[in-house]
Formats: sequence, C-alpha cells, structure tokens
Amino acid sequence: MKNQVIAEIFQRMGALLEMKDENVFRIRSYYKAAENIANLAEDIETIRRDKRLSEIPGIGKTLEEKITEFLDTGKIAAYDNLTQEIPESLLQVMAIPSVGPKKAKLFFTKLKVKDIDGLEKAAIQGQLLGLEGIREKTIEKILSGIKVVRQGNARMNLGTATDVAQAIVAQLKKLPQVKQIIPAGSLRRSKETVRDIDILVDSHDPQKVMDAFVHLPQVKTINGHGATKSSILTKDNIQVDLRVVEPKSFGAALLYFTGSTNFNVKLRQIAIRKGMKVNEYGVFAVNGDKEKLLAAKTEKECFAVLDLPFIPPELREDMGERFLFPDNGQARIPKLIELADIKGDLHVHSNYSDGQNTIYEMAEACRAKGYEYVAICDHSYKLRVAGGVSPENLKKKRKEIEYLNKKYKNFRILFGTEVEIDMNGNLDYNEKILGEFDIVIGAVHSGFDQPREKMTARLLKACRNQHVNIIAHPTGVHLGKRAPYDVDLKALCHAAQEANTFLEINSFPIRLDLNSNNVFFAKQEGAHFSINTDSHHTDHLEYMKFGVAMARRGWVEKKQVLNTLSLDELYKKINKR
DNA sequence: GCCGTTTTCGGCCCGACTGTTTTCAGTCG
Repeated sequence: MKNQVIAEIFQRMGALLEMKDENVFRIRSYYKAAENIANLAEDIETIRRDKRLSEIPGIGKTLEEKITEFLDTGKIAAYDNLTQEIPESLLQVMAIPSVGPKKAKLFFTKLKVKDIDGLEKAAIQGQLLGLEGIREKTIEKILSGIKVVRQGNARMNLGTATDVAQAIVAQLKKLPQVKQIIPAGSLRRSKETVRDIDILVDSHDPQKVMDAFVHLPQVKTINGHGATKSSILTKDNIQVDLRVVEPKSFGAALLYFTGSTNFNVKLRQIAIRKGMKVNEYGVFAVNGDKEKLLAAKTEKECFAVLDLPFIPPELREDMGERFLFPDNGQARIPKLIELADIKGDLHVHSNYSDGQNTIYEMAEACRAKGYEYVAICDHSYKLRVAGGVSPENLKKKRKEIEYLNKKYKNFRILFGTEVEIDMNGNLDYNEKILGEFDIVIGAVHSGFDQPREKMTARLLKACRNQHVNIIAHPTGVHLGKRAPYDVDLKALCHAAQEANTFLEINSFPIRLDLNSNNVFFAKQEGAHFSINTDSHHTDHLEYMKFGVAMARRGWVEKKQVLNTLSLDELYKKINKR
C-alpha cells in the first residue's frame, strides 16, 4: 500500500510550504489531505483504479493529479521542486519544540543552517544572537528543544498513555482546590497512539493547581507555566499539558480540550452558520459585537444548543464521510457498544503455551469481571517459540477444562486454540483435532512479507475453513515496531461474512488490530467482530476497554460483536452443540 | 487548495503563552 508514503509526502509539502510563508489555507489543505489519506483503510491504488480519489475528503482536482502522478511515476514534481528550494532536512529543525517555520526559515536564510546539528553549532557559537527576535531565552529554549527531539518523542500506545495520565490524575485529585479532573485530548478519544497527554481540571483556584502540577515528582522540565495553562515534560520525556477552568465552563472546555482539532474546526464552522461562536468558554450567540452565553457547563448542553446530539469522544475525528454531521436535520449517532456489553473473552492464553497463569486462574479472573465465559486459546504446536501445545497435551488440557467446568454454574471455560495459519493457508492441527475445539482462532505469526495476493489467499483459505470461528489480529501490526502485512481487507471481510467467521479486534495495546479505521471500513463491508484481549496474564484482561474503544471509534454496535452474546446465543451463532 | 441549503468566488476556528517587544509575532494545541 502506498497510502502512508503519499500521506508523508503531503505532510512534508505542507511543512515546506509553511516555510515559504504560503497561504495558510493552502498549507492546511496539504495537512488535511495527508491525514485523511493516512486514515484510509482501503488501498489508495484501488481507489484510484475505481476513479474514486475525489471522494476522499480534502482531495480536489490538484491533489488528485498529484496522487495520480505519484502512482504512475513514483514521484511528484511539485514536491521535488520544493525540496530543491528548501532542504528537506530543515523539516527536522521545524520539529524542534519552539521552532516553527518562521525561525527555521530565518536560520536557513541568514546562517545557512539546514539541519539540527548545524543549528546547535550556530547556537553554541553565538551566531543566533542578534538575529531579529532572537535573544538568550529563545536560544536556551532551542538548545533544550534539540535535546528533546534527539531523545525521540515517538507516540506512545494507549496503554502507556492511560497509565501515565492516571498517575498524574491520582496525585492532583488529592488537592482540595481540584473539583473535577479528567484526561482529555486524544487519550479521551482513545486514539490508538497518543503523542502527549492533556488533562483538564475544574477549580476556583487555578494558580495553586498549576503550582502543584509543575512540581510533581515525575516532572523533568517545565515548558510553560501560565495562569490557566501549563506544560511539562516527565522524566520519561512524555509531554503533559494541564488546563484549569472555572466550573461554570467545564463542559465547553472539555469539548475544546478533547478535540480533535479537525472536530473543533467543524463544530465551530457549524456554529458560525447558525450565528453562534464556540470557544473553550462556551457556546455564544453572536449579534454584531454583542455575545450572549448559551451553554458552557456540560458538553451535552453545548451540543444541544448547536442542535446536535451528544457525540461520544471516540467519534470526534471529523473523518469526512464517516462523520455524520448533518447537512440537514439531525446527526444520527448509533448506540455504540459499551464495555458492559462484553460477556466474555474469547482469546486468552494459559501456561499450556506462553501464558503466565493457569487455566483456573484465568477463569477465576474472568468470573471476577462478571463474564459468562472465557475461551482458553493457546498457541498451536508449530509455534514453538510460544510453547505451542502438542496434540498429546491438548487431551490433558481438555480434561482439565472439563473438570473445572463441572464446578461452575453460570460460567463456562471454552476449549480453544489460536492455530497457526501457514504460508499456504493450511492450519497446524488436522481437521479431526480442530473439530474438537469449542472455539478456533486462526492466526498469522510468520511470513509477514508475502505479497498481497498470497497473503490474502492465505487468510481467505483459513477464514473459509469450517472450524475457524475467528481470525486473530487480522493485519499483524505491532504499533511502532512492525508494519501491518499487506492484505486485501475488503476481500477478507466478504469471505468472513460468507463463512460466518468473525474478525478479531485485538485489545492488546501494542496491537489494537483491527484498528479503528479498519474496523469502520470492515463494518461497512459487512464484517462482524470479536473483541478479545489476547491476555497472557490475568492483568491483561483489563485491556478489553481498549478493544471496545476501537470498536466504538469504528461506529460498531453491540449486535455486531460476537462476545456480547450469552453463552447459549454464542453456541448457536458458531454452530456448536 | 478545498468547498458549497446564503456561495463556482470568497470564504476558511479560536485562544493561551512566551519572548520579544512597547503592541505583537510566532508557536502550539
């Protein structure tokens, strides 16, 4: 798939145009196009072949031509021209906190600085001093910014972000001045990865809260410390922003601070059309230069005065056609699946393969969560690195499960497997063995580099096997580590639908696979899902909330998810017993 | 450069904080 490459080029073109001091709206077009392309679940070459490029939001005639040019020739002339004029390495310089397009351009034109090393050298040698608008403080900021960018500020996964945020929230909550406190931003939207953490506090005494925040033990550097807004870097180099507002405008502030940016833009555009204005202090009716506050206390009220239903944070992305802002009439927001709808976990491991806990411990932990069932799906024999279960050991495992099940009322352990799909789409256990499981999950753990046709055929074959109920982590992605393998998701969805096979939404924070864009796409293509944790420890069962978040971000309802069914309904659905 | 139930031209979200300035530009979210 060329999607990410093209998105990256448009992103870079946007930044280069910024340095050229181009029209800001033209620049925004490139950024917006980059984002929308990066979020496509479909291969952009397929879209192009079907002549649907202009249906991608933010893609007009010009950008369509550029995409076509890239797909045909492997390059974009306009991009090459830009990089002739401005060295690409200046984009690194722009990535330094406190250095934007204006300063990067200034350093390049005045000092011929074209990368981070050059800037550092110039700063140390005192060459920056005396440039227009540059004094000691600015140079200090640049030097510390260079350190930050060198340490890498990669996006963290949702699990890490949740932990970091919770630790800070727990400490600030102890302050008597803090009334409500809630992590906002991309974390509240449950985005797969998070760059920095935004926390919103409601208090009558902002200064006290700010002071406490910047002096938390995990703070390494203070980037900003204002009356209502502060920003710090933790010792693990994670940026955390805190914003304090008056209780009366908490809803408006939460709405603003949750974002996304594009969602805010969209919301504010809607307000303007209605003769209103939205900012973090409320929704206002505008009449000449007079403003009248209409709503601010809760998010719900703010949506209501804009004549919108409450839009759950997970949906606030304004991803073009997926976003059902009404052209006329009411937005239709489906009743999204909730964590409480989940009746069991259909993919956990035990110490029969590479899990840390016994079957009994996993079962008890699931019972404690109020589940009706759990499927113990250990790896199959061939995956030796993960202690795949031999056919002989399967018998023992099955007996153990039967023994435990005799003790349980209103709870059932399902005898399952996560079976290897080999390079040709064949399964690791024979048909007879596969027939004995309650649940069979097919999974790819090898041969990730196969070409699209081969990989797709491989998955389709497994998907159509009469015993396979679920396809595990369908794209194989490891966030920040391994790119997804190349599979025709559309074909997989259609095969899955025909074969009554479910696509997994794997909740493990480094996987989140399918991700929310894929879930949204797969849902449109008629796929149904199973949201599982892939737990290798009882602690991992908590990850279910992340998988549910992916489903919600993909507009999924309860009825589209296998493990919202009761045990009887589940058996019926998968044709067992 | 995109986009359209006021529009195919003329709009395009809004504010906090910082460092440099004597009123604002740049950066960020």
